[in-house]
Amino acid sequence: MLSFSILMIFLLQKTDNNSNARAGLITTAHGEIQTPIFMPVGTAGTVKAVHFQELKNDIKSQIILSNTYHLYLRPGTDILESAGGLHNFNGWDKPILTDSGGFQVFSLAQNRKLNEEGATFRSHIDGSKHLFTPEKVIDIQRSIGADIIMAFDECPPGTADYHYAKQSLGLTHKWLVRCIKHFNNTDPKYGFLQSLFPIVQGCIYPDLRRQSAEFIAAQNTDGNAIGGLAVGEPTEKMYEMIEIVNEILPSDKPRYLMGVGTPQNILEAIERGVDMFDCVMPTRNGRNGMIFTSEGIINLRNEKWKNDFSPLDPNGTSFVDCSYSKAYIRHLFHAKELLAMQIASVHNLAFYLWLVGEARKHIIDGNFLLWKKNMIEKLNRRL
RNA sequence: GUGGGCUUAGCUCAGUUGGUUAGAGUAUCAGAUUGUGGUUCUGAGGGUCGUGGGUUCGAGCCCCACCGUCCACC
Repeated sequence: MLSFSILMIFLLQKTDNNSNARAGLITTAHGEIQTPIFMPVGTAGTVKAVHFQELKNDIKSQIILSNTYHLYLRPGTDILESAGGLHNFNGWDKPILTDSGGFQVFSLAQNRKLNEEGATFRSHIDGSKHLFTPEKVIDIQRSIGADIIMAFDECPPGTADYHYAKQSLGLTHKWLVRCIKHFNNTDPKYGFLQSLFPIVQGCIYPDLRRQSAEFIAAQNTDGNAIGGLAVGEPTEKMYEMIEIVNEILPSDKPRYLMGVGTPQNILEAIERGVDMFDCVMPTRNGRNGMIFTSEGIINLRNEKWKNDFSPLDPNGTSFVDCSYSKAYIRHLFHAKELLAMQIASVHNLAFYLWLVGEARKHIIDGNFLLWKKNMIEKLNRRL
């Protein structure tokens, strides 16, 4: 029998009196996470264009996300197991969360087919055929060895009609039962406990969301996730669904809103009681020249910065913010220099982590709403 | 010097037997991007078709001369 180090707990430190915002603490085998938190996306075991040293010391990332689908296809679970898990493989010694691949099967893979057993699909890399079942996805995530692993779900598009959404939700719930059973019947591979988060679905239909949240809450897992949002539905619908779901999900466990979002989305979701976030936006948009700042959005490719030698972001917390001028980084983007993507990614991630850190402070101080209102106004600006 | 080819958007090039307002890629200028293919998508601006003549109802296209350029030969 293996002995495990630390069981994950969620300690609620403070709730804002005027909203549902909370500040909490998640404990994992690889360290603590102060919430609300943003988790940089490191799909293939790396946060694109960013060194772990920058991620830790400058960005102050407390946890990163990685991906079952991508790591399974490449390098494969045999190599990850030989390495002793993803932490040993890539050298990141803080918490890791892996997404189950449910979303990627729908967003990336070709020729996907769903049935009750699971999802067959073709790799976007080499066209090879694969089958993901709930059991298989748990096995892969045991081999990867993330601290938090996700249930296998179907993520329907935001335009899905009620009939499809209902059927899909039934499948996701059946898959969840199998995920939990297999999770309970298997052991971690590297000597520390993993936690499994189930995922609420139900598209934009309140009764389906309620039904799903109740089903998920009853599983009594270490934490819970909200999926299937920011996939094409109106933003107001997303907020409405978050409110409905969070009334039902247990308040003493972390709530993770998957794949969201813009800085504004994150603040609105924090107000509604969400604790954890991940999104490709700071890194992907950064690689394309868009940076988020406390004064508004900047598109660094724009001609207006050609002769602007002021610092990237004088209010920014990252070392890149005062080390480089807008004009220089604009030049780097137009020259397609790799450093441009590195700088923009570091800046954006540092900004996102700063944002959730400030949110936490203001929740604890009891003035979150006032701060949020002020912040949103600035975030909506385009410089 | 002789012979031949080429000349169309900033760049690389399409352009049918001569027929509405000459296109593409790329670059430029903007916009999008929400559980990541460093991806992709959308829109905009940009051309006296080397110059000057000619033929024709009509020329980027046919004819002549010249400019520039490339190749071969002397």
